[in-house]
Amino acid sequence: MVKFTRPTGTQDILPEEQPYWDHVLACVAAVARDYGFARIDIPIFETTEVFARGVGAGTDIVDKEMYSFKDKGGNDITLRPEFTAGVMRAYIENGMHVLPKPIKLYSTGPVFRYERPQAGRYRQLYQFNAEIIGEQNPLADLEIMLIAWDIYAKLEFANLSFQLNTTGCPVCRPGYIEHLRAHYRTHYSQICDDCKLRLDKNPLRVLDCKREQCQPVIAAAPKISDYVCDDCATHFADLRTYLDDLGKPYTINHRLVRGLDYYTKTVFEVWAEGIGAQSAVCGGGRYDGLIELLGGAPTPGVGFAAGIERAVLLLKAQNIPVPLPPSPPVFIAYLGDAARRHAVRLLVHLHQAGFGAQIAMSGSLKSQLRQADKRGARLALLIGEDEIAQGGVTLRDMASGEQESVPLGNLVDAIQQRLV
RNA sequence: GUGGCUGUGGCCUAAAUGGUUAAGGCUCCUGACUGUGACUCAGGCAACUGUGGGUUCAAGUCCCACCAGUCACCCCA
Repeated sequence: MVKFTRPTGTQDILPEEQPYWDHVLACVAAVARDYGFARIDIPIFETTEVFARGVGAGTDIVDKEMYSFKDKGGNDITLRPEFTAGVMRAYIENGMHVLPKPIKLYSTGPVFRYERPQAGRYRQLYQFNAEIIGEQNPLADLEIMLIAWDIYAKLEFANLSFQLNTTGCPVCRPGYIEHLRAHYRTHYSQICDDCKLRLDKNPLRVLDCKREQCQPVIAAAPKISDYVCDDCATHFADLRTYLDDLGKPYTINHRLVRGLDYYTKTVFEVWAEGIGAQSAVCGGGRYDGLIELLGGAPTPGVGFAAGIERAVLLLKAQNIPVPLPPSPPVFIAYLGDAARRHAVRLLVHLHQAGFGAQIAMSGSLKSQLRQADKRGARLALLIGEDEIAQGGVTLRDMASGEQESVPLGNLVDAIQQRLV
């Protein structure tokens, strides 16, 4: 027999892991609700072109990390590598521009990227994502940053910090890139081979090269914030003023750039300690050109995405307790075939009365009670010949071991009392 | 895609310089005078030692390849 294994970079989220996931998703939903974000769910796959145009040809995600294929109808399909492009497609397609602006949306679910897996990084990964569409005021940037922050605060993460930068816009970015290239050309012999390629393909990325030899060149490189146009500079200044007013700590990181083409003006990350090489737990920014690029009316937008695996990893690393789901409090055990039939009727009866209840499937009374214990039942109901003859059940308190006979008519009340 | 490290039952771990039927713990199941859990005790299920080659009289132990995991790079959440 062949042994089947999960594909590389995927994971089974086992029952014992679920409380962590539930906790993260519950916090996301709660904070999103408090900020007035409505949930939107979009397909897990889209026409490839949505991502090719939206995320941008030339980005690593599009060029080498997408799960793309032709379906049986010959359509070019891609498993979503991120949320934003698909959400904007949905915004346009469903005429959501008629909704009162700004439009605030959030999503959670799996996305897919063909990468080499490592800690907190998978090929099928889960993200939560929030977007504000139709507002160019930096207040929208602020609110996106705040909702991201508050989710992690609600999760009780320690050592959080904002990293902030501006990447300019189509008006001013090309000019900056020329200055950057000019700087690098004068130091061409000092930089690594990767950066030589990046300079050509995705020049902003040279700024976050981690190689030792490139650090002096990066340190001396022109800063984009010195080259942005008045519009971008004002936007950036206003955002910083908001953050200052709130006393929110942030670090201007001139080397912070994003790997996706659609970002304009604001880019930010939330950092946290404790998950190895990936210090960023969340990243996002403004994408004022994206909706137009995808065929909609020119509309500004700003958003962020965060990996749930990393959040779960951090919950564990910081030993943060998560709520455990309660197990059904009642367990029904029985002795003999006749009693089994009574037990089944009782099970249905208790479910209808709104109690969580489980029934033994087989085994001696001894092993049935063992099951009750293992499953965390607080009360066991015992049914045998004696109970049938008396028209009742024996109710056993698992913690104290006390037992009493209860007539069927009083059972619901008796259970109710015991569970208070 | 690149490099380092690792790979023994579901989980954790043991098998001296290569040498008899791969050992123990946890979990799970069963039982301890037969209608009763948790503790204890006894027993049981379960591994062709990641896969495939090679060296050797003999390999879980050595060599090679592949696969997987992990750490870092790349990239990103």
